[in-house]
Amino acid sequence: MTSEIGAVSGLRSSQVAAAAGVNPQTLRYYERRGLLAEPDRSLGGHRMYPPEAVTVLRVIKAAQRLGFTLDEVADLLDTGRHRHGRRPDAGLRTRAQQKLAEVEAKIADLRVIAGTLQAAVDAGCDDLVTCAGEPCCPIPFTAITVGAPEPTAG
Amino acid sequence: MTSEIGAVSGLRSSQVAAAAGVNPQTLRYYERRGLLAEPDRSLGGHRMYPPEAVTVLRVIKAAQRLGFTLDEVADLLDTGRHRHGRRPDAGLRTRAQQKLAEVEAKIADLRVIAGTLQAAVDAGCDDLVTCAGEPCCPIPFTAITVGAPEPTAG
DNA sequence: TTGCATCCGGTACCCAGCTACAGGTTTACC
DNA sequence: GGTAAACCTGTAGCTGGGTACCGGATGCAA
Repeated sequence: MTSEIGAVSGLRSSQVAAAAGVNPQTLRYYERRGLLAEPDRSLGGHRMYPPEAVTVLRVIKAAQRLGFTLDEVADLLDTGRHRHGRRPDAGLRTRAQQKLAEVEAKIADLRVIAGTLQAAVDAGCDDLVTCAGEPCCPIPFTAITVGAPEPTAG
Repeated sequence: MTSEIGAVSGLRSSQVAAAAGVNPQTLRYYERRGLLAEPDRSLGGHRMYPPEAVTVLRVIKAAQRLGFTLDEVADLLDTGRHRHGRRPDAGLRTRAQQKLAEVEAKIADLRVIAGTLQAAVDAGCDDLVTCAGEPCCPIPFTAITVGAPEPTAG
């Protein structure tokens, strides 16, 4: 009996995945991670998605592209869903400002790295161990405690 | 009998690790990865490092800081060790130039991201899903196929 | 010679973000 | 009704760079 077509039907997972440009498995993964609401099921247990699911997926991908982790995206989506009683620092605006600061810090760090690489190229360094023994090499070998490079947007 | 102190002894792993600012376990890990030569052993099988091991560790950390992966660092160290019969594109100079291009590409990508975040902040966006429905939002929701962000340096 | 810190090898686990596989249903179309 | 594709759940694997734990052996000083 499929007389309730209009009520039960919707997009199948592969359709949603294709429309959003992701792997079908990713849908289940996002569902587990709390990013994608659990959709209705067909009588046989297959997921039937509303068209909005495609939008949500695109939103997730866009936010990821901006450097937000999946946990952060989940938080942003959550905050958007029940906006009443929200903390003032949970909105996209504030989060985007924080993320912007992170990204700019990352850019600054990479600029230092690019500068060092350029200096090494200019100095004609061609061997790391040799360079480490010569004080003229611009590469900083002195116990740097590898500080900054926590992946920010990547 | 410890009369052969000068011949057998050397730095113990924890000493080398402390001197280079890394975890002692990391030494074994680097040895497995081919970054650190297998040191001599004491009669009981404990690793006894020459002082140069500290230099090598510092070199590894410096190269990592410049964005090279451990595989790339291993390659650079290898090339440095047997310089005869080397390919012309394997030296530090060439690799540094390539890495510099990668880092600059990453910086360019992050600048695009920073620009988008700034635009979103300026536009006063405060909810992702709402924004996705409004054409005035500067966030690119249209199926971006998340291209660039492969971790380059960090 | 006792006692404790350190080291040994091997293995398992961590982070993030997926992706794949196995073995069994369900759906869709002819 | 038959068949093939898509789906289901659960679990395991991948990348990169380590870190942690285990039971047992060693090193070193008192």
